[in-house]
Amino acid sequence: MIEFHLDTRSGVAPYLQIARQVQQALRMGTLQADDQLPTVREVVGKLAINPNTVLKAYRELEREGLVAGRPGQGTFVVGTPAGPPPGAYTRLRGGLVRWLRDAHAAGLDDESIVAFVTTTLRDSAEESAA
Amino acid sequence: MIEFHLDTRSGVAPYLQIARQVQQALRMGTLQADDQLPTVREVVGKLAINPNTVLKAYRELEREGLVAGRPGQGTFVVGTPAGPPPGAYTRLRGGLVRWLRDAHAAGLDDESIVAFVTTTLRDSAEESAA
DNA sequence: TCTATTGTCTTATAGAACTAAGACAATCAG
DNA sequence: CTGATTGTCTTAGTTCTATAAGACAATAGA
Repeated sequence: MIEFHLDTRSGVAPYLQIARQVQQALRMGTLQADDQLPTVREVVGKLAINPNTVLKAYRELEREGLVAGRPGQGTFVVGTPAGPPPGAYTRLRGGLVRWLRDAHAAGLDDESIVAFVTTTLRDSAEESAA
Repeated sequence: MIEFHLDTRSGVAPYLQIARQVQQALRMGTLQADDQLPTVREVVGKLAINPNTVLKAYRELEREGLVAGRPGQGTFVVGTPAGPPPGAYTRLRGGLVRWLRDAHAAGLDDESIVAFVTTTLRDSAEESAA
């Protein structure tokens, strides 16, 4: 069962964070067809947010055709988004973990790391465009 | 002169994106004391947003003691946030670029990459906590 | 001094997001 | 059938964010 995490400092709407964590779990293969998502009330209990916020996330995912709610049962995974090969992540993870350890050792906190990745991503995109 | 980029799909408020890009440039050493930020009107011209949005970002940075506005001149860097060694980033960049190339080759798009880094960051934090 | 540039401020409007509190219908276990 | 669980829906209100349009004071340069 997937567990959700909210980063209140990120500035991203909670319902978006939940939806994206599901999308990413689908891409990574952590979630597969027929897997069940936590019930709305379970999420509410763990994250201390409003049921409507969870509902909005699940409806968004339903709108994308990724999950389907079954009244009386819960919300289940329907399909997986078109994406990269399922096993790709396990191989990449090792290299990333090693680099993250390096970055931490250099004194970067998590926020700096994500920002650094984002800007480097943009920079290299501009490079290859030039 | 720093250039700002907005990601409308990120769900993060534009004023927060601008403020964070300045903070990160300060951490990386891209911006230093007495450097000038783009004028409010320059940013408005490039990003097609409201002056008040830029103003809000600059006020936030001013509140943090990072920059100061000088009427008639512009907004300038005052101090740098307590952070990691300035040269740390240049060394880390190489390894990151290599890993990003790998990730792209595996079929991951930018959004997946950032999500992957975020979750790996959280996972490894939980690991070391356990 | 005069003018253009710049930061700063005000007021009003609109939209998105989250919360609050409650209700209903479908499903499953007993 | 009955009760508990679950997804779904409604209405209302608050806060945050962004926009719009305009005005003022300080500064630098001609």
